[in-house]
Amino acid sequence: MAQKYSRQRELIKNFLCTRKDHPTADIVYMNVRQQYPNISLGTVYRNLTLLSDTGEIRRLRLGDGVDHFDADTSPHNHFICTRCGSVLDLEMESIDHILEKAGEHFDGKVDGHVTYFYGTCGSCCNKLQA
Amino acid sequence: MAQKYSRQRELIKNFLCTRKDHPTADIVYMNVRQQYPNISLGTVYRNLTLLSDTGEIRRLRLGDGVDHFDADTSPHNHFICTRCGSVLDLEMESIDHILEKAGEHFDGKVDGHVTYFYGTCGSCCNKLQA
DNA sequence: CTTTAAATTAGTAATGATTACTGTTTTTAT
DNA sequence: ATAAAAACAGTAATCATTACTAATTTAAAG
Repeated sequence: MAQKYSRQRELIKNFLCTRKDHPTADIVYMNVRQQYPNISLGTVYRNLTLLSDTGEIRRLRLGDGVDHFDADTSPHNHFICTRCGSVLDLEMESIDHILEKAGEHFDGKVDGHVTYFYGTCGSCCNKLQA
Repeated sequence: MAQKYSRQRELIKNFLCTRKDHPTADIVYMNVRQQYPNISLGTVYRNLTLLSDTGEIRRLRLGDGVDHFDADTSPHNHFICTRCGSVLDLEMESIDHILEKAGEHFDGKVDGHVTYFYGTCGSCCNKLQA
């Protein structure tokens, strides 16, 4: 058999499921360490990669130089606040029709796309008005 | 006056204008060094950042862990081949209407989006058939 | 044409996220 | 219970990028 049980992996996955803010490996490390104090950072990285590879979680590369992770693997888009850096889920209709547009004048096969939106989040908008 | 002339910056910009393949800082460094042998890598990075900041070039963060640079600052989208890693321009109609979709159910201000497409490029498609 | 302050440079050191390595421990099939 | 495969903790290595520093270059002003 390929994959064996590990308490560390279970805790990592569980922690990620409790969070909707797409934490980084370091955030995961700091939090899981409170339940399992001598887990190592390498173990966190290895398991996040492993869980991504099996499709149990999603790895988000948002261009900020740090990988974020999301336990919600359903198709959805993300928003990054340029003021506070927070990453939010976007409830919106599918934009997968852009795949066809991309393929129209292209000499190759378009399999998918990565899209993220940026701007000012609701919380930061409120702070600006106050 | 803020910015002064520099031969190094001119060469970096000129090199980038000759290329349509969105090179990385390292590629720029290796090439410009042939015209200006003792330019330093730090100078290349600093000037690429400077040119990006002034809007003369575009910095592309494609999630492959390395920044790519593009002298074509007109609005257009990119395609990354998952086989050979090459980055190509996509001739396609604007997809900026997705901004409105993103904003519809969102409690904040959506300013823009980053989108890139991936799949198999024409060249790799041909190699697969042969 | 000099002076001079600001900008830029080359070269190198530091940073920070991530991956690789190694000897030990845990899991699980037999 | 045994043993092979998987996973681990801890640490070292990697790699892109940024920061630092003393020296050089640019360009405005005298």
